[in-house]
Order: sequence, then structure tokens, then C-alpha cells
Amino acid sequence: MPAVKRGGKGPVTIDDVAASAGVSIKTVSRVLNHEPNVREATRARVRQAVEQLNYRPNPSARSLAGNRADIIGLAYDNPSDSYITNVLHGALGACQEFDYSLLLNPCDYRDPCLPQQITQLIENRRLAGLILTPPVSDVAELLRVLDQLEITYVSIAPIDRERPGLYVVMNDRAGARDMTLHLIELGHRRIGFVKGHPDHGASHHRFQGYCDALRQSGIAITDELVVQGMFSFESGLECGERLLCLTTRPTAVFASNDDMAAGILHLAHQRGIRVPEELSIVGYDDTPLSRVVWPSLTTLRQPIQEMARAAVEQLVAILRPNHAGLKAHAPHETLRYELVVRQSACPPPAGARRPPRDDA
Amino acid sequence: MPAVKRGGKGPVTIDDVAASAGVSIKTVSRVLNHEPNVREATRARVRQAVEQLNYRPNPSARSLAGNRADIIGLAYDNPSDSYITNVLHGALGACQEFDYSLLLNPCDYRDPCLPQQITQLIENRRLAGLILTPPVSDVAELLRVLDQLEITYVSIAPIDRERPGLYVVMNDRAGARDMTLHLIELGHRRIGFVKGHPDHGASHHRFQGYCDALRQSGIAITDELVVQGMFSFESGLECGERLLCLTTRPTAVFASNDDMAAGILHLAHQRGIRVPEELSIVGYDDTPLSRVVWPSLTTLRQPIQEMARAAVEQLVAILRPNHAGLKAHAPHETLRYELVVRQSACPPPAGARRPPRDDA
DNA sequence: ATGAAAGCGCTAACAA
DNA sequence: TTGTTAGCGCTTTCAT
Repeated sequence: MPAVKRGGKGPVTIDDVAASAGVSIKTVSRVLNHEPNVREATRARVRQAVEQLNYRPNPSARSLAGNRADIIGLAYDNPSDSYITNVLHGALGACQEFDYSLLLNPCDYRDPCLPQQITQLIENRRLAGLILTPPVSDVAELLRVLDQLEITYVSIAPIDRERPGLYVVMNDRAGARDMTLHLIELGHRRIGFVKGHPDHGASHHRFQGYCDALRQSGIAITDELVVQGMFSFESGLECGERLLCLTTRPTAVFASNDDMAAGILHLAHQRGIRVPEELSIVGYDDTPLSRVVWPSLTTLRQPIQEMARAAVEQLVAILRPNHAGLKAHAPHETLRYELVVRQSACPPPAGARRPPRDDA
Repeated sequence: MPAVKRGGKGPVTIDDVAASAGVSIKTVSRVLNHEPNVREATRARVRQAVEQLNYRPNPSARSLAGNRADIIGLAYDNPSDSYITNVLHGALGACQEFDYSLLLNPCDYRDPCLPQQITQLIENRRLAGLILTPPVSDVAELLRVLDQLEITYVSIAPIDRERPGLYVVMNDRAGARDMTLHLIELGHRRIGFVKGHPDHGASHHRFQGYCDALRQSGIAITDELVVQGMFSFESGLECGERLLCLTTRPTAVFASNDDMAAGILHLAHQRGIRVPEELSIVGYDDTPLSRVVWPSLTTLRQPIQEMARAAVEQLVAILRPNHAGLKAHAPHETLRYELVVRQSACPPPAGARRPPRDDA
């Protein structure tokens, strides 16, 4: 039932509503924009007319006349599909709630032209704000340009948290520490670590967490047990190669993300090393893949959707300072990670390998 | 270098360009819209002014004055992350090329309100066109409503290919047939099949392809070897359960997608059934997961990005009939699937199980 | 081949 | 509390 239609000419406009409600278009406009100074009775009449005519304000006319922008950009450089999808859905949900459109902008964070490209984007599409996901959130030159452009932007999980500006972070360091402690509690003392891509902030923080845990447990940090990965499955394979060929193999490996953990696991299978009996493997991120491999990976879930939503909320808090419905929750207060224990980690083989003394 | 700026007031408008080029705004408009009837010299002058002032037409003003829509909607109901991401990037690329915006609309295909929701979306956002991915592309009531709304839309991989209207399809049936033949050529005769979610068109076509292959190879279709899955990893586990407990187990299982194949593989590992030595498993879709599991899955790649791009092109061909740059390629001509042979399938165990006679 | 004028549907100042 | 009048920046007639 497409409601009442007036003489066949095109979509319903604000004038139709005004006529139908017996008020001026300005009053209709007031009601539409939740402005004060409208008698409740009038407000109701207008709303009813809107309803009855199935009126929808024309977004183009609105942003033209109001000189306002209602598009939020999302710049990302292909982390995993699941990461993108989560960020996307978190941001999308929040945008819908606050009446913004979300404009996706896949990009290459290594492209020297990135700052110009983003600038173009902002100017061409008249963006109201911008969300940056890692590693785009760490491109110094881009941040510099954005600052001087005076656009409102929010970084998700940036390396540098001292920088002024908006951002949403997770405590990667504490998460990685907890994961490492989990392994230590299981009895592991010789724990390999696969670092993530050096351009991603999370890589550094996660490595710190690993070190924290070892240190607080009185276990020495052994160079040969720490290898450099790139967050990809392939790099996991390579790192596994290095780690599993050591004369004294680690009893557990902590990979900075699930893709690399899957790589190590894959290699272990190839080599006939039984997981978790002979080798424990844990990952990070709780991607769908982590459940699917065999054995399922112990990993760490981050509330990515919620982080993306929080990013939008931060943006909106700046863009529309006196907006209603904006939860006044302390930022990050509700954002907690969660250790997901599955089958890929268990106590080390009994007596198989005596744990080397801390400072031997 | 933000190019030359005129007195501090706001963004560059068409008037600035007109003034700078010494022409009327109408001429500038003509150049911008690639309209005929402009002298080449004038055209050049205008272009130069545009360049110099770094002028960007205001999209809102454009669509308001021109009463034109430049947003294409994408309605999808969460298939896998990788599917979404591929569709998204394919569509996004094409949209950018043709100067459309892409508006994402995640939805629930079982929601009885879906038709109204989509109708709202189309009206609220003044969509120029709409892309439907499976299984949304098969919701009969939605299609009916869209038809009477007279909006241009294109379905990706719909079940019903006789229906008038735009669509992009892959030959799922032939793909599944080829995959099955691949197993048969390896020597398998007792091949399990895991059907996909019944609401997805692909499920039916893929099952048909399986049947085709068996039939043309003179192998009987055995009821107990065909089980109903739901395209999810969990359903793969369940189906594996049924298939692997048969008194005479299949020597190979063809799952209609990778997630389910991973489920079967996972279960086989749990049961200590060696893959592929004792059991071959193949999937469909070539999702990232298929490489990562061990052993990597033999699967079938579909050009999803290209299909999404083709969908946009079809839309644009209708929306802007006399658009340049639109490749006049026969639809689907270039869209080919590809069998990806990896390690999860090999010849059946020698003599372990005598292949039952076709019509025994 | 080019231009002048009249809106597109809405919001923003200002009146009343 | 409400209405009037200008525009926002562009495209569209219709002249020229």
C-alpha cells in the first residue's frame, strides 16, 4: 500500500506535506529536523501528513541547502576478509543509526599517493568524517595531511596512542600477555613467537605482551624462538619452517594472528608433528578459520564490530555535538577481548623435553 | 599543493570555473557532462580552468538539479565473508568507474518484511539500481515487488534463469559435473555428496551437476550417499557424521561448498581417517579457507568479483544506455570457472574397497 | 555553438 | 510559535 498519492507528478515534496498539514514548509522542516519551537499539536499534524503521504525528504536537496555532509568514509587496506566484514558491519550499523552513509575506500597503504587520493576523496565526496583501519591508521604522512585538512577522522588501533585525535584501541599487549600466560600455565616454557607485519601497530604491541608474560614468569626471551612473519598464511608456513627445524623445538608456538597460526599448523601436519600432543599452537583474532582448521585454534577474540561502531560514535560525537541518542559511555569501557580456548593447545609432552632453566 | 584558491569562501563552484574560462556556466556544464555542441577550443579552456581551480562538481547539486540518481544498492544476506568481500570489491570497482556510489544493505532474506524494507531503501535513498546476491536474488515476493516498482535491478546467480530481467550467472551445474568427473577419473565410484542450503539456487544446480556426472559415467546415484547440508561448517560436521558412519563408507566426498568440506575434513581428522589416502574430500568456491586447512582442498574457483562487476555493467547499460566506456562484450562470455586441484583428493585406496558395480 | 533564466527540494536567516 | 524569502550548485528549458 504505497499510501495516498497526489496527482501523478513525481515524488512527494515538502510542499505537499506542508499543504496537507496546513502549515508552512518551514514548520515541516522543523519537525523533520527535530528543532524546538513547534507546538506539540502542530508537530503531530505534520508527522501524520508525512506518514500519510509517505514522504521522504530528498537527501540531495538536504545536503545542498544545509551545506552539510552526511557521508563517512572508511579507508582500509585489505586485512583479512573477516576483519573487513566485521569493521564494515559495525560501522554500517552505527551509520544507519545516526543517518550517515558509509563510503568504502579500499586503498594501498604503501602507495605514496595515498594522502592525495584520500584528500581527493574527501573533497570530491564532501566527506563529513573518515575512519582509518590499520595499517592505514599508521601512515604518518596521511595523518599529517588529514590534520591540516581539518577533517574529523578516527583511527582504529593506531600504533601511537599519544597522538592527539580520535581513536579506538584494544589492549593488544595485555591480550598477548594473557595468551602467553595461558601457555605458561599449561606448562610450556619454550614458547615460539611469530611476529606480525611490521607495519601493523598490533604487531609491536602483541610482541610486547609476549615479552611481558615471559618476563613476569621468569622465562628468558630467546632470540631463536622469535621469528618475523607478515600476518599471512604463507609467512606462517615459512616461520613454521624455521621454528620447527630448531634443534630444540619449542613445545608451543604463539602466532600473532590466526592466518599465521594456520600456516604453522599446516606445516606441522605436513611434517607429521602431532598438534597439540607434540606441539601447541595458538593464534590471535578468532577469525572463522580458527575454528575450521583441525585441531581448532585457541585464539583471542576482539570485539571488532564494536570497535568500528565506537569509531563511528566518536565521529558523530564531534560532528553533531548535541545529538541525542549518543550513548555517553566512557570510551572503550565496554570493549573487552576474550581468550577463546580450543583444542590446539595442551600441556607439553610429559618429560619429553626438560624445560631449560630461565637463565641457563 | 591545493592549486589556486580564490578568496577564502568555501569550495570552488561552477561559477568560478565559468568566470575563469570566460564562458557561461552552461558551457561548463556541457563540458562536464560530455555533451556535444561545444567547440573543441572552448572545451579545452574549460578543462584547463577546472584543472587549475581543482574544481569538483557538487554531487548533491547535481542529482538535485538533474533529478538523477547515482547510487546503486547492494542487498545481500551474509554468505561467507569472502563471498561478500569479493562481491563488494567487484561491484565497488565498477561503480567507481561509472561514477556511481555503492550502498550496502545487509538483510535477512527470510524476513517477511524484506520487500518493504527494500522498497523503503529504494525510495529513501533514491536508488538508481539494485544488485541482489543469492539467496536474496531468489525471494519471489521481493522480485515481484521490485518488478512493479519498476526499478532496474540485477540478480546474481538466481535459481530461475527463465525469468525476464537482468542477471549474471555461473554454470554451477557444469562446474559440479566437472568436479565429480575429476573424482571419477581419479578412480572413485562411491562418491558422497553434501547438498547446500535448499534456499540457495546454487545448491540445486550443483546437485544436478553431480548427478549428471554419475549418470554419464554409468554410476548409480545412491540415496545414502547424498546428504542435506546448510552451507555451514557445522552442517559439514553433521553430514560428515552421517557419511562416515555408513557401513560402506564413500571413498570420496564432494561438498557443495568449502565450509562444509572443511567440516567433513575436520571430522575425518577427529576420527583418525586419513585424508586423502583413505578419503578424498573436495569443496566448491575456492574460499581462502580451502588453502589453509590441511590438506588443502581441491575446489572450484568462481570469478565472483568479475560477476559482480558484470552485474554493475548490466545495470549501467540500462541506466545510461548511451554511456561510452561500456564494454560491449557478450554477457558472461568471459566468466569461466576453474578447477583448483590441491591435495585433498587422490585415487581411492588400492583394492581396499572394490567399487560396487554400477547396477549391482 | 553559446547563454539567460528558471527551477530541483530543501534549509537558513530573518520577519511577524 | 510560525511564515517569508533567499539561496545552496547545478541542470534544464528555451533563446540567441
